[in-house]
Amino acid sequence: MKTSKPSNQERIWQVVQLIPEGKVSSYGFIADLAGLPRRARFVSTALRKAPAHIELPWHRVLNAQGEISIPNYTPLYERQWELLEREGIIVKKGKVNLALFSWKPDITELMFSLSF
DNA sequence: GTATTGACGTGCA
DNA sequence: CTGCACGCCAATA
Repeated sequence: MKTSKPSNQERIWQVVQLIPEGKVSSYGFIADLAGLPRRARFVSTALRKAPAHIELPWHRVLNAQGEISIPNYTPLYERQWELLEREGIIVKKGKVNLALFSWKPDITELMFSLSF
């Protein structure tokens, strides 16, 4: 089994991988779950730096207002929009209704899924 | 070594 | 609603 302790960004990747299809979360919430309170910015950095070979539903991470946080009029912005709608998440003006689509994980189940 | 950047969040005017 | 300041801090210049 894996013994080395995950780096901060590896923990972030782990948490993001738990967001189910059709649901979204926020940078700040992911930071909290990864044990990095008040470090929402680091979550965005970690997602940008994520290696292409790991499977990572980065598009399910939005800002606290439910908006796509990537600068508008960029290809990546359009891509995130498309990936969200492809799995049934409704995006209006770059924004998602969090009341409908936000991921509310069971904390106890998370303990079994995370290696830290 | 210092300075700036950034896919953020919160509070406040 | 829109800005703006500040906290945050690894990565980058």
